[in-house]
Amino acid sequence: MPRRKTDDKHAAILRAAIQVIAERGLSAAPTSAISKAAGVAEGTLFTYFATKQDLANALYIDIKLQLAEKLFAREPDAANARGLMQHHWNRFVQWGVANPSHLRVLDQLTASGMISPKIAAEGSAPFAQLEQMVRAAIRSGVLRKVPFLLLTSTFEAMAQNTIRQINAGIETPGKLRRLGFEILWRGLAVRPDE
Amino acid sequence: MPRRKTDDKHAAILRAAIQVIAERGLSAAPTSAISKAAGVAEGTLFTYFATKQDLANALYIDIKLQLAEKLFAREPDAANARGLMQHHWNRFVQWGVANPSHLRVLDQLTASGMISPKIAAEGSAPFAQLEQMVRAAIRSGVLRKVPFLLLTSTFEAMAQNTIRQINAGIETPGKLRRLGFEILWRGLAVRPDE
Amino acid sequence: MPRRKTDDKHAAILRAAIQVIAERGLSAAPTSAISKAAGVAEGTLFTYFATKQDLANALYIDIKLQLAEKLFAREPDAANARGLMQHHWNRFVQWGVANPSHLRVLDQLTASGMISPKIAAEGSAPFAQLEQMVRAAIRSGVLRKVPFLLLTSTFEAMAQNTIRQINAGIETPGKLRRLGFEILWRGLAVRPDE
Amino acid sequence: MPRRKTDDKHAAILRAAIQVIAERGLSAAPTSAISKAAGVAEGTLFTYFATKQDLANALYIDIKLQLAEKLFAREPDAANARGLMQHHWNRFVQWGVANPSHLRVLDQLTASGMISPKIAAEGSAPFAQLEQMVRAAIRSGVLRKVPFLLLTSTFEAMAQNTIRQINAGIETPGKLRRLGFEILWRGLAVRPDE
DNA sequence: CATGAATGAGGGTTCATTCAT
DNA sequence: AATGAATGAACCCTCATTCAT
Repeated sequence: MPRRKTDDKHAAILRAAIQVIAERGLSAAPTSAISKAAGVAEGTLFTYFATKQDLANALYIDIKLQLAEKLFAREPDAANARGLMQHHWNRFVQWGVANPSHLRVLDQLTASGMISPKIAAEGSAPFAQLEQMVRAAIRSGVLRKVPFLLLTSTFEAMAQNTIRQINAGIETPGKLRRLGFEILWRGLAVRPDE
Repeated sequence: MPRRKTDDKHAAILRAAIQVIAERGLSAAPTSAISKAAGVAEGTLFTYFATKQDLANALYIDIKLQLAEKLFAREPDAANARGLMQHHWNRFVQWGVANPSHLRVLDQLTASGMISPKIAAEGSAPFAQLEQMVRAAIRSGVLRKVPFLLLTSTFEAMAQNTIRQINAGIETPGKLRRLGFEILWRGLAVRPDE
Repeated sequence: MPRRKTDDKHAAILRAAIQVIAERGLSAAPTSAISKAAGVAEGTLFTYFATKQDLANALYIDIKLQLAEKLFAREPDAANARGLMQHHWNRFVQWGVANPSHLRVLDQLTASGMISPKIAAEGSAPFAQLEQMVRAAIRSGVLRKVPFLLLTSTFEAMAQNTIRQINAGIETPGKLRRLGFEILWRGLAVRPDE
Repeated sequence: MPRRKTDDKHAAILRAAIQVIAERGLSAAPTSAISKAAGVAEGTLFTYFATKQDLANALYIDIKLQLAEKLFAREPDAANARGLMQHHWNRFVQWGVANPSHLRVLDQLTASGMISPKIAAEGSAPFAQLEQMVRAAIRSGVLRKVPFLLLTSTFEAMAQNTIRQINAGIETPGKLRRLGFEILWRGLAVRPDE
């Protein structure tokens, strides 16, 4: 599908939405403010997103995609499970620290109840390869036999928490990132010390 | 002597607020709906809470207090650190599972940006004794030497995640609760297996 | 009619009303603010004045009465018409300058449309002796033969304007008061220079 | 090209505001009633006037401008100071009698305290040429040497009073208009009879 | 398609008045 | 009589959405 010239506006609106929502909160982010920040007329927003809901959903997917892109941008050096996991952990945390707005908006959207389960599932799709990796690690006995969803959600919850602590500035980013992963790995690996 | 302000109505409004906000989301929860659910006139809400913000803040404190009460209701049997921590972990998770609305509202409030740091701090106060316990465990070498705030926030993040997974119904509540704690403890304890 | 103890509150409310209305404007002066300023409970106000309207009317009458009292407090020295008129002019202007709140409230009440013609008439009653004086002066050929109401309203309009100019501080109070009267007298007297 | 803001609607809202405020009083004139009277949706009023205050200010300026227009519409026949002054007096009074609503609204606005000094000054600007005329007459010795502001405010106060008396119907409009001016001229002129 | 004025339902809050105590 | 909590109608203003240009 070829990109049209107007995809510029589509993207501009999404970008503006992130900025405005991060600054003011989802419910205090009128579509008028978003369109203005995007350099677009108020009505134009609605030719790209029929509804504020639709915009919210698109934004959710968009941010998740951006995260996935960063996560899988480079091939990891390491071949063993721990190295792989740490690689993605680092990417995740680095992305979150570099894009606090995105994470904040993701929080807002998740908490808002505007994101339907269907959209939420769609947002998880790009992480399929990460899931494969985890499943393989469980099968091969490197990770503990824990319900799959508990495991992945723990990864995400701890990564997000680590990012929050880094942004709160309680310690060096690098140290927190390393410590966070250590906690996670010790919690999940069968033989953490190997 | 006039009609006196009753704890009755104060509590009824808070209860109604939790219900309505949990159902519809904070920003989609008009004060009119809250007062109606509380069985109170629209204006009455504002004799108890001058502002929707004030209501939000009060709600935040209230829920935190309820949680703290459950957490510290009974003296834990165990004397060792692991037992103590598990005791409180269990209480936390049980409370979250029993009161999904409360947790959802807490999320909403936290994400909304309506909660000032001052109120947030006030909401943490009742957990002081938990903090003491954690600090002692670190000092005595039972828990790993990890920045205090990273540790406590990890506890909270993992507990909340565990509650979410239980509510999603992916596994038996008891099993998830036990597994969740195991992951946490392995991650944080110096010698997890003892 | 003997004054009751409760007349204290009646008067306190009127006094408070003047203060609050002068400060904030009639429509921005809630009865709650007035009762508070009067040191009285909100409901109490309504045992003395059944309605905000009633309070407004009572206030109108009250201020007019206060003005009349000042106007006729002392017997004028002068015996001729000019001296008499000037005496009352001076009293009027001095009262207005000393009580800017009262005049401002009178303006507000008059402009508000809350004052019925009946009440307005009642407010004019205390000035009957002034009217007699004016009628006599017309009959005796000292004042020009001008419709009575035009004459008295001119007196009032010019006095109020003079007060306003004094309060605006464009010139010495004494000078403005004298000049104002001179303009009035020259305008109304048959032989101004005698 | 979108719908453009029309002078049409702008004017319609101002006209409606005058009508509604004159009838019910400023504070009892809801914006909803004004927009309805203007044949416009409630929200539309706020695309033309961001605030009720702004509407009030605009209304003040608008009425003052209308008055100024009438005042200076035709060149006066007379060349001498008295003729000039009488010409403008007549115009003022005629306008006031023909537009009782406008005057009433002006009163309301002035008394309301919503009109900032800045706006008040702006409303006086169109009368600059009248001021020039008065200053010239003072310099040339036709009008008495009286503080300028006292003089102009007296003109206005007496004109408004005359209008009120005419509207009260105590005498023929023409007669009151002539008498009013006579009183004013005698009061202000150095040699009234020439 | 793009624009931004127009729309009107809805929201938080105020306030005169009532009424239980 | 005094109190002040309770009431609910109104009010000003916002904002997602529509539509004429």
